[in-house]
Amino acid sequence: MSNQGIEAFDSKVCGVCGDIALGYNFNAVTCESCKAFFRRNALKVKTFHCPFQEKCNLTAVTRRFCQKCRLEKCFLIGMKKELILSPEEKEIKRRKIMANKSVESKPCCDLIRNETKIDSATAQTNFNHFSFTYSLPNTITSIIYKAVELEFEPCSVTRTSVSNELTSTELERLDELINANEDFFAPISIETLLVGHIKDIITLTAIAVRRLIKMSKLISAFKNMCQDDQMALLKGGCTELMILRSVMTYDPNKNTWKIPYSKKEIKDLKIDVLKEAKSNIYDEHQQFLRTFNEEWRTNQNIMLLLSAIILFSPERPKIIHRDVVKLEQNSYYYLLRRYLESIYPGCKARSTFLKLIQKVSELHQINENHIKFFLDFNPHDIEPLLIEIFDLKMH
Amino acid sequence: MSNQGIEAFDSKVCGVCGDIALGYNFNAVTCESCKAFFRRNALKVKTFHCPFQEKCNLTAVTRRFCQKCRLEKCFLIGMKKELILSPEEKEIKRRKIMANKSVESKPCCDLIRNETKIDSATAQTNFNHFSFTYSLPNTITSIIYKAVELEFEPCSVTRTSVSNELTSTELERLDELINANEDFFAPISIETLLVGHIKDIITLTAIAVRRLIKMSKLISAFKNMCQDDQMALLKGGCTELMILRSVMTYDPNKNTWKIPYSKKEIKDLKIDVLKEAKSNIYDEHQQFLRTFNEEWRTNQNIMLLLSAIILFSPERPKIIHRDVVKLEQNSYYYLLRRYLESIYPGCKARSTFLKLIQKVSELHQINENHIKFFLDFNPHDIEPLLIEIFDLKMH
DNA sequence: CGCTGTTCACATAGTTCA
DNA sequence: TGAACTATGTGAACAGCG
Ligand SMILES: [Zn+2]
Ligand SMILES: [Zn+2]
Ligand SMILES: [Zn+2]
Ligand SMILES: [Zn+2]
Repeated sequence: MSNQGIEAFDSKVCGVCGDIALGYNFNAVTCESCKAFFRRNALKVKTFHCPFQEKCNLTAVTRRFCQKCRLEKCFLIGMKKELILSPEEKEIKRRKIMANKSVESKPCCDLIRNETKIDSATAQTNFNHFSFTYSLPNTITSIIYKAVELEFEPCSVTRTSVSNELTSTELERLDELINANEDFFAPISIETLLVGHIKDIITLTAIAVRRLIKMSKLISAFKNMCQDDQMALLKGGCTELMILRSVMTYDPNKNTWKIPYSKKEIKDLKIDVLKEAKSNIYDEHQQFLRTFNEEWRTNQNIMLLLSAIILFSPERPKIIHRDVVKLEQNSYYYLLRRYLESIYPGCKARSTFLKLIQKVSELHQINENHIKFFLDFNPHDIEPLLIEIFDLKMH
Repeated sequence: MSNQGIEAFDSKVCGVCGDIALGYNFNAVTCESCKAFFRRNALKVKTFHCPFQEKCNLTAVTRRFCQKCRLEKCFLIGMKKELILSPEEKEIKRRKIMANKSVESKPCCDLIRNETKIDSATAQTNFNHFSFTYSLPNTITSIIYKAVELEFEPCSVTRTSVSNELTSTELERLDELINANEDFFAPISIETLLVGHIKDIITLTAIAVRRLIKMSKLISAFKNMCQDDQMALLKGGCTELMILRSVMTYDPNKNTWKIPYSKKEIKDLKIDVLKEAKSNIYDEHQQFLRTFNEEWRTNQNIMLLLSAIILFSPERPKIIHRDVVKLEQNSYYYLLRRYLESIYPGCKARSTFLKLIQKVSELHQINENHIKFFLDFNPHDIEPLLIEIFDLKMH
């Protein structure tokens, strides 16, 4: 690809695949190939299938391997198929061009040109009388234009005050998350004792999972789902949600997690405990933590929206109403985008949104390995709840 | 052919002053100067006065003598001030350009580029497992994005969804539709005679269109729109509305439409008559009919709400107050969602909502790609009817 | 032969300056 | 005011790949 331009342009990167972008295409910054791809496929009725798990990471190299995920990402970053010209519009455009062409080929007839000269001559006669008629709106057209203007005025006034503030509907939705989250970070001391060992992870996970379920049930979109789907979402999303949570309490200086041990005391849990695991999850996890921008980590709203996005992942196994889950997830993606626009200037909002999407994608990747983490333990050491959630009963 | 040449030449002449034109500007073929003139003056509130009799002959020479007549003519030949970028839009555009400029000068931060490189490496590992997960249909995916927008876009009614029961205001709105619809399915025998031929479609369409217009005028939201928009909505929507209507009377067993011929007698019209049409409109239409779930087809409330949604389509050509139309449409979308929630459990309501939106979209596609093209059903055909109903005097 | 990605043509916005 | 200009974002078309 034309990737050699190492002097990467922050705002000139394709939102889909990361290749070099020239500008906006169908309402999002994309490379030329993704533009063509979108034009060719966005309107197709045929459904693509992902050869993997519907979470392909898209790059200039990998983009062509999975049409499903590519198209999905196109929509996710805001490409709009309405901006693709319909056959009808194309036809109109084609005719216009043809008309132009045929004109240029014929250096012909100044018939009309002559006419205009005549017009200008007759017009001169108009100048003979110089009366000042008051311009009453007597033609139908002027009545219409006036009516239009009158009706448009108040409309456009309210329109111009388009700020990026969240609307009440949007705020409501965000507040719901904040409320649901309220006692997620309550002290845990009563419930348990940490020993600075990898088993702490299991202990903490158990607590967190319990709180997570409680929290989910406070989200109306979740509560309205059928029982089967609720269970499937929790099972499928648990690990990822835990990892995301761990980002929130991560202390990059000490390389520890801050655990609210009691009301006063905050205890540090070294993330080194992950090294004890047999599978190699330490590096991956730490990489994820370290690359998680401080600015995002510490913004509760962002983290909550990400949590919701991850909770409502339609690609989890055994989901029945995938369309509904995806709808909810997209609502939260939309909210995230809107929230970012409300706190950052347009340009930064957009790039942050793209980076956060990227983070969600990375999280999906990590999940694969982490899920095996618990398999290394003796089932007797693990609470029944975790066994149920993580489907560990196979041993 | 030579005719075209002249027409083509015509198209290179400014519609306002007859000067040489380069192409379309603000929706009409004009010269550069009229383009600039329009941009500068079309949005001004101040009214110009004609120094003559408001019938100035505009030429390349005289055009600058009378702003009043020049602007008038601009509108007359179809120039649209909506196409002038608002200050806000200009600002956005300016920013985009600035961003581009600054990017080219600064060979900065290859942060994202680096990340994507890592990604492409990890993505490779994905190829190890090759499972085939179930994918959502392509069509639904893009519908979901639309649904999200619908959820957060403003609408003309207040959204207070405490319970799933419809509020009294919502019920009122629905009742209005039911009342307006009342005599849509009245017998038609007095008016005409069916011959079992494709001409029947045309006959029936004429009757239906007339009723449709009557019905529309009973909807207060419609009545309150300006007359231009009323006409534009009907012109643009009647085909789709007719097709939707045909769904209501479709009999899937006999593959016929039930036509209320007289009070007692219901006559079947085989939909095979469509085969006589030029193109694959038969297949398209039948496909649409067959995939229209029985449960929705037979629910009058759903069908009426869909009708309203289709009627208030802001993307019709020549709409002036698109915002207003959109607002009304959103309200009906919202009402549909609320209605579904009142009759179905959460998951099913949401899912049905999506599928209905999809139907609306399909209908639009059928109209765009097939009817307009192949059947040559020119919306102008209903012009006489519209004029009759609106009692417009055209001169 | 269908999908991909590059390169090009074109229409039509705004901008600038005499 | 208007001629000359730039910028943006559409589609078309072609060449290469599998
Ligand atoms: Zn791309
Ligand atoms: Zn994929
Ligand atoms: Zn002109
Ligand atoms: Zn005049």
